[in-house]
Amino acid sequence: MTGSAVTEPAFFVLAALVDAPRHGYGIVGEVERISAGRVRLRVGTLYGVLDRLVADGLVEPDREEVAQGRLRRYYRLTDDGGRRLAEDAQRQADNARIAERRLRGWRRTVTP
Amino acid sequence: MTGSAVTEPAFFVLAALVDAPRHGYGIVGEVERISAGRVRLRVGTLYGVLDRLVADGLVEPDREEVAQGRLRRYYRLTDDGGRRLAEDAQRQADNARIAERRLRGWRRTVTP
DNA sequence: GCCGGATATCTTGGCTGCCGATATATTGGC
DNA sequence: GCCAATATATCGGCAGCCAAGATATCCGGC
Repeated sequence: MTGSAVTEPAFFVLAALVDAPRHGYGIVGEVERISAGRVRLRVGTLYGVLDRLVADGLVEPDREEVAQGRLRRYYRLTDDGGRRLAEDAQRQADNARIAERRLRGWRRTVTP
Repeated sequence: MTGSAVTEPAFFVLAALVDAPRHGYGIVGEVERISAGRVRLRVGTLYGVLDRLVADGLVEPDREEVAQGRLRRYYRLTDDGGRRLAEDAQRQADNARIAERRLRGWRRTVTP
């Protein structure tokens, strides 16, 4: 548990970059795909998240290319980024397990 | 999936109130206990979180009592609060599962 | 008798971070 | 010609976390 927790948008950016480098707009689509439409990254969020992840060494610039006359700036996951994602997945799994166990047999308690 | 996601401190406040009403300071201790020391609620965080949860109807004031000359203000989980906690546990479990599946067989991809 | 630590409440100010809005530019369909 | 989709980026408002400090009581040690 070396680093602090990553926010949910950042978590999904890391997850989107696991299998291949992607450019900003491609990340947005991949996040929506892997979350089954539940998480929609906003563009106003994306670039701030990317800058922070690069500054933290969790993601790094990959390459730039021009496709259909549009610039694409690709990013790739670093080793640290992969480790951080794994740590954070573990953290969230732990949180879920804690809440689920407590909720088992839950009934409302009201002081009379 | 009716409501929006709850933050991690708020998530643990809800989890701490599942089995019994608790007062602020007691919540801090219970959160640290159930998270095995991983999550330490700061007092500066706690009261803002409680106010928001009450405003959202996820938690409500229970009773006040004086123990050893110190005022204790108790809070209890509402039905909505219990449901929200369950939803959020599910959300985090989903997130963890998504990341874990993608990380299985992970290898670093670097564009040459 | 006094002092410090634990218990208990709450406020304030700063910083981080999300997101709606906006700007700019190109391609392709109608 | 116009609008939607693709693609980048910035800005300002607002939410929320947390360190710090204020206030007060009880208890144990000296």
